[in-house]
Amino acid sequence: MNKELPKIYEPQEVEGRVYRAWEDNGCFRGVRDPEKKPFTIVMPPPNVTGQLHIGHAMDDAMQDMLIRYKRMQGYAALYLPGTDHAGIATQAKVEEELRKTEGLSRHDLGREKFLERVWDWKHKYGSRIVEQQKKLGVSCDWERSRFTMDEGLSKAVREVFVSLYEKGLIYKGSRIVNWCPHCVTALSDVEVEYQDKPGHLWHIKYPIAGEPGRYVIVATTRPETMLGDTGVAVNPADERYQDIIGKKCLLPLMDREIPIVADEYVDLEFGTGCVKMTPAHDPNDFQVGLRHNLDTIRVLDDHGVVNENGGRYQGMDRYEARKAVVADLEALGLLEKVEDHQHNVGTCSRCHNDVEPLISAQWFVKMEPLAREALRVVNDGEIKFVPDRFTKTYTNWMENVHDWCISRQLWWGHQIPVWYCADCGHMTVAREDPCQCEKCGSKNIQRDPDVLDTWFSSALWPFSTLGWPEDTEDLKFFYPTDVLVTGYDIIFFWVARMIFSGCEHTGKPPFHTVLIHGLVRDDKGRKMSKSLGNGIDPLEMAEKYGADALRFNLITGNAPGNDTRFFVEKCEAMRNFANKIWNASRFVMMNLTIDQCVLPGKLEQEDKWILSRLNRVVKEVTENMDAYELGVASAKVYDFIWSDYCDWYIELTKARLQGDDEGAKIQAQQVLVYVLTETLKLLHPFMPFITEEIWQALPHAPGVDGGFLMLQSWPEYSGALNFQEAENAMESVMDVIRAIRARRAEMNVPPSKKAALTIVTPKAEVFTAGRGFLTRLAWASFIEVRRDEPADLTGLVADVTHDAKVYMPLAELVDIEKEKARLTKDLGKKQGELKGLEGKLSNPGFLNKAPAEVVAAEKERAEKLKTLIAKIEEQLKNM
RNA sequence: GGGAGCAUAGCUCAGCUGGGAGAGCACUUGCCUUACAAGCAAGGGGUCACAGGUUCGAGCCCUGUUGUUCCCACCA
Repeated sequence: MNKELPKIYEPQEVEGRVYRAWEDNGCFRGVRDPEKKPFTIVMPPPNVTGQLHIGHAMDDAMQDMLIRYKRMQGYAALYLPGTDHAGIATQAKVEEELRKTEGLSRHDLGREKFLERVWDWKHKYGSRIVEQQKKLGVSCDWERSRFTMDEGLSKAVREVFVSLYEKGLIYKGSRIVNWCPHCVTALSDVEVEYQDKPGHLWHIKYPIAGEPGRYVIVATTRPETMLGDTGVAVNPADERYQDIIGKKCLLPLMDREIPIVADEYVDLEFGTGCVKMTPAHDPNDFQVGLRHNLDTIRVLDDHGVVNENGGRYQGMDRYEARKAVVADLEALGLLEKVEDHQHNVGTCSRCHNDVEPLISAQWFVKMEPLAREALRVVNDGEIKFVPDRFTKTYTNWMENVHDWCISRQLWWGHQIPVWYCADCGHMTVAREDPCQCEKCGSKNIQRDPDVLDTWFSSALWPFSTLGWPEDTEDLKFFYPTDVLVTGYDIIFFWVARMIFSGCEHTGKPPFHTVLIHGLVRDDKGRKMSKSLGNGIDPLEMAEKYGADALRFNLITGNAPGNDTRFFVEKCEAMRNFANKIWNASRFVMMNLTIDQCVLPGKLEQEDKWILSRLNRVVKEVTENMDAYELGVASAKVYDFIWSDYCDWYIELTKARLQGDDEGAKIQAQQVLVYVLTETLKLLHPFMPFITEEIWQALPHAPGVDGGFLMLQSWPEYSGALNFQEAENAMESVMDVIRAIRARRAEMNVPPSKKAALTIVTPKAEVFTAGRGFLTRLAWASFIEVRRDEPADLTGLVADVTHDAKVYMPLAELVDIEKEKARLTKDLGKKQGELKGLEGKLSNPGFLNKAPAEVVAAEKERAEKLKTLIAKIEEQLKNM
């Protein structure tokens, strides 16, 4: 063996090579193996033209950890990747480039030519993000990679649209929608972000018709919309306005008579109690308008500019018009007053311009029937959210969901499969492109120019990617999928819609668990954003510290669903951890003469100790993984490797490895390799590259030749490897070692100065067996183990542990006063502890009600403390 | 207006079903002890926001308070 490895781990040298080997050997392939249970994760598809950011990195890392864990557990694991066409985002990007490079708009090119450009863009950049994901080590089945606009998925989209239409769950209607004048398209409710902004409340006098000098005063935050007012409303119970209900008032600036109606909607307390009604530009006014038959007059066009209905304001944009309207009202003396007013303004989640509610003909999904089942599967526990608190987020939303506006006035996306007949006006909604009107046969038909909301196709992702609507083998085997991993910020956009879509179209919830994570923020807790320039490039981090370190950093030390801050220092710490494993492995390999990984028939105390600890870690890590506690699981592996294996076990084996007994040498090697191998398996989901690289260089178990660590079996807890007694014995020795080290450190004794030890203990055999460890780890020159106190204590300094009293001939170095102070302080602490314990143990309530094993453990602790205190007291007396 | 989260060491955070307060970083001291100075050993540092309650026992459960963050909601 004796494979010489570099002293410092170089991830750059290893990662690409290891990934290629996995890929070339088909390790990522999801195989339909009837002997195995399937485990499926579909990756949330990133924007096809996007770049991998740190949020993706965390999301992908978590999924990869789960899929690698399950794959090792023997599941037929499928991690299915893909990309999303991301309608608005991608179109905007291509439009921007077109404008920059050629000075053209999409309209200059025309729809067909423009779409060619977008496809070019997609082909050019679509693989970029995939290459970036590979750098993270994700074990996706790239051969199954899908795109939301590829043929199969387009077919699924078409099928869903038509079948929902046939069921009456998709309809077209003229309703108030959220409109972005900048993106020039309708938006769904979830694409609107509300922001508290300072604004004004303008109080405007509307003269009452036929009663000169009498006014109603209305208050508004958007005075320009008055151009489209078709009424004024008051509350029917409002005593102030009883006599004007049914009368008309004169709309200033437009010189139009509009009715005064009574409607419950109006709040008596707010403003003047009179509300102007603009049914074409306000959802509430629209509802009131329906009840009172008010006209709807749209005064803003699709770009937010006043249209032909706006009189002399035509051509002004909405903010210009606002100023002009206010100025004119003031000039006419109709502006009663202006107040500062904070209000919630809807903004476009993409471009952050103010959304303009306006009436428009759009397509909608009727949500109420779909929401019912989507709520049931969550309420019945068929789908669980982790952490559980997000269940409420989901159900609250689903219970109050409005119909989903799915049409977008864009070109990039799935075009709506509806054709309008120019002759009879009939809508043909079809799975295959029709060549004539299905009603009158006219060939004079025109396709709806709009496309579907991007999320309409994403909603089908868990089953469309597996071949639905065909009843494919993949679909039969891998669907429903298992875990969906995503951030809390897209529960409404995506998770909710996948759930009702899966239920409706496949009859099954699309997954059983939704694992929610938080946002990755910068080191000051701010959201990462382009404008702040505080984004962390995951690839830069992976390049510098290794993908393993990055992955470990992203999931360790934070709880599911919580936001986490990114510290480069932590990346460094995780890089150091990788290096630690590397060097531990280097040490093992340097000492290796065996060529198989088997446990020896005979085990020493320290072997049993490490095996027993490992066994426990296996159990705990498995439990944590099953509970999706990735951060806790990874921390336990970290602690085991660093503290137990490196700091103690490797040191404990050195006596044998560097001794003369060949049998003992081999025995130590066998346990070292075995524990390292098992540990690498535990670590593999978190740090796939370095673990694979090391495993490849280690001797394997009989029957395991070649192959890959990523395809090995996950370790299992074994009752046979539980050695409690050996653990206790080793802890006794380790306690003494720690005590000696501490005393020596306080006295600044360098390791080069060895000292003879006398250990007084009832557990003589334990310490006799542990002599070698004391020599090496506590710098002893000679060790005497005895059951009784030595006769002559001159020149000796003593310390006590639970199981032993240890003497060192270093008295001349001891600062007696300091030592006294230390012991006194320690004694006080221990006495306080004992006092608390004794109180507990004399409490009948505790003795009667606490579980027996807790009482027994506390009693034992008290006993131990008592003997320790006695020893310390004696110690102090002798000083 | 409704809902949720958070408050634990100087900093950033873990702490799973209530049973001896933890990690990383930072800090102090001493070590190049042939796996690792990206390291080793030792050490300092916490009324677990506050006030009540439940319990034999509370960082953890309940109630309230304060501070803070986020989500949802059509009050002009």
